[in-house]
Amino acid sequence: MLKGADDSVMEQEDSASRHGEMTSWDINDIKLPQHVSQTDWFQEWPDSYVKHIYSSEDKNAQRHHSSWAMRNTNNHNSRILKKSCLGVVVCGNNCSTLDGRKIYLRPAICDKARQKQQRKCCPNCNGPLRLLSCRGHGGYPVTNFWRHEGQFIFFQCKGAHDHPRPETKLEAEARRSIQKAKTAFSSSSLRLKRIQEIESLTGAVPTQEPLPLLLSNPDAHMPPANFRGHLSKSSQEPTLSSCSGQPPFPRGAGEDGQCTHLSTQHVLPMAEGGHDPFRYDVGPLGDGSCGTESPLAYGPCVLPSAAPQAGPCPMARGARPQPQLPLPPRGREGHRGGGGHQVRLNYCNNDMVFNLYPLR
DNA sequence: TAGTGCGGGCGCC
DNA sequence: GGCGCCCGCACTA
Repeated sequence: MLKGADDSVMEQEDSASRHGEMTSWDINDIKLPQHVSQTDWFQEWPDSYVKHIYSSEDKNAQRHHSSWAMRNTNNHNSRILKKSCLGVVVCGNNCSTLDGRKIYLRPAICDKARQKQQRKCCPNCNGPLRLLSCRGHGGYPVTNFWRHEGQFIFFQCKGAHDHPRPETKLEAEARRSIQKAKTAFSSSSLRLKRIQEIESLTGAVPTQEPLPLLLSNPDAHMPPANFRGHLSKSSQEPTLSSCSGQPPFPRGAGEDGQCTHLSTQHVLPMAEGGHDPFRYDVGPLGDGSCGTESPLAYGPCVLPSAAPQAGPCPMARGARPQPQLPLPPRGREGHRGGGGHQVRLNYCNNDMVFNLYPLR
């Protein structure tokens, strides 16, 4: 995570003092380190009690980004921005896809949007969704702190996430876009069917209800070709699920995202039976979403294998030119990943961006 | 419509 | 006082 132009000798000489300068501070300190020889690469999935010092030029740091679903928390300190983790949205049926992947959706940050989200159904089995609250900080959500000081942005994480990683923001946006497109397609199909029925009964074509443009432009309601090309399964059909104790629902009834399961509940992660909250390697979204499933249910990144650290990180782009191959070890804390993972992350990033930008 | 940041206010310890 | 949390508001994309 460290970056800089220091040579190895300098690094050895400075390592002790640098370690001190990088870790001996607390976000609440009156005075933070003024002389930072090296800043950190932006960390997409900060976890545990880590600290980072980013450059004030880092766009991701400027925006206080995180792939965890973090909401703003008022700490009554305008100098320190505090955010708390919202956890992850899981399927109430604890459903799995055919290849054993779990549903880990990204909680909406906005309260109203989150309430609305919880009334919706599992994109995989149409079952109810449950918000798995984060309790990784003494029973409270993990908190992230951001503080801008001069040319540096100090970041501190307090608590270790005790739940799977949700899909990234970009993945969530992509999934919503595709869901929206699919809904539009379905409604258009219903309208066309109605029109055809009326026509067959009356012999007349209703003029008050013109055919939507979507019908004349098949691509308008379909994901971009390159998007589809990266998905092994059709985006027009839901992925077969293997819900525990409940067969997969047909998607027709819940097409608009609403379902009959309104009793969305908060559950403690450790009380969640049936799946390991730390199964990052199997989570369709928490694992970096490098699956091959329907984009309705999962993120669009399709790398065959993703390390836990390797979530699609659009944020990592743009902040500064990033080395591709090989990537030097960046992790001072060394949490969950190293350079190799970062390499795949970058490939994933590129893939994500190429796949997702056409949606916008 | 949703994400983000800010700030008031409340309750708990 | 510190902390967590809720709420509303404004701004932005």
